[in-house]
Amino acid sequence: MVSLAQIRGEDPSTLTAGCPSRTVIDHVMSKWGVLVLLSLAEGTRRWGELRREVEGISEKMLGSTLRTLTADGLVLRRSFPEVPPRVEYELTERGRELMSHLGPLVHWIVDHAHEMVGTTD
Amino acid sequence: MVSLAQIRGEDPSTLTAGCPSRTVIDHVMSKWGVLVLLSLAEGTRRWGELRREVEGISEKMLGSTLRTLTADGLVLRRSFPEVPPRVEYELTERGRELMSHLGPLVHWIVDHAHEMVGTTD
DNA sequence: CAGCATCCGGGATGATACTG
DNA sequence: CAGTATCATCCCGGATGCTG
Repeated sequence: MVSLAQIRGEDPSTLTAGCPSRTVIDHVMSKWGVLVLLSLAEGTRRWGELRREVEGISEKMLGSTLRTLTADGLVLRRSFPEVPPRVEYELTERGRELMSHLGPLVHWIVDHAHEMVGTTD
Repeated sequence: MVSLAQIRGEDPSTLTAGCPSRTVIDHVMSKWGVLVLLSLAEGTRRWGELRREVEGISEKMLGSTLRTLTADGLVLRRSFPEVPPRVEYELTERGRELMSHLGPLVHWIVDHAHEMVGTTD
């Protein structure tokens, strides 16, 4: 079991207010971040594909999410000088490493979601 | 690598809009949910201890978060009929199972957060 | 096709005060 | 100590329209 104290280790300021890790956690575990990363874990995706696969996301949030994850070095954006324009997104090496942890977590949640009745609030 | 298609498996509606798993994901991976769960992974905690350990959380959000996680069956609330009142929170068996996945993820993020420059947005 | 700019409403969140 | 109630605020995120 990995606990807060273990994660903090020698640096007690880890995960306190203003700590950078909190920011990254917010990016990665955000409402749309998880789903976009999950979709990209499957392979390279174009803008339109993501838009369709991540059901319910708006263009604004897709753009915002992709920019954040790209800036974090988890996603690579590759644009081709063609007409019509084509842009592809894929996970970076670091992104794939992240997904090796995030994937199983989401998988577990999906498997057990139906037993969790607390959908209020 | 666990991808969206793999998670969806035989049920294509998994993780689409309105799917219960999205709700649970939002609870578990919420800004404060992660930190509260992480603190409880260390052991039983009282209200005041959580308030101090999860730095920056307001009483309102602590209460709301604990109620949600309790309703999801991840946290157990135990109150003692004493004066002054004492209430203890701890992970349920399901909660500990969840943390076996969530813990390593957060651990990895903390270890790599300093390399992720994109703190904008 | 791939995206950005702008507006704006509502739920999420914080601050404060109060109760058992 | 362990909360709840109320109010003010903020910013997330949806809708729309436009550009390269």
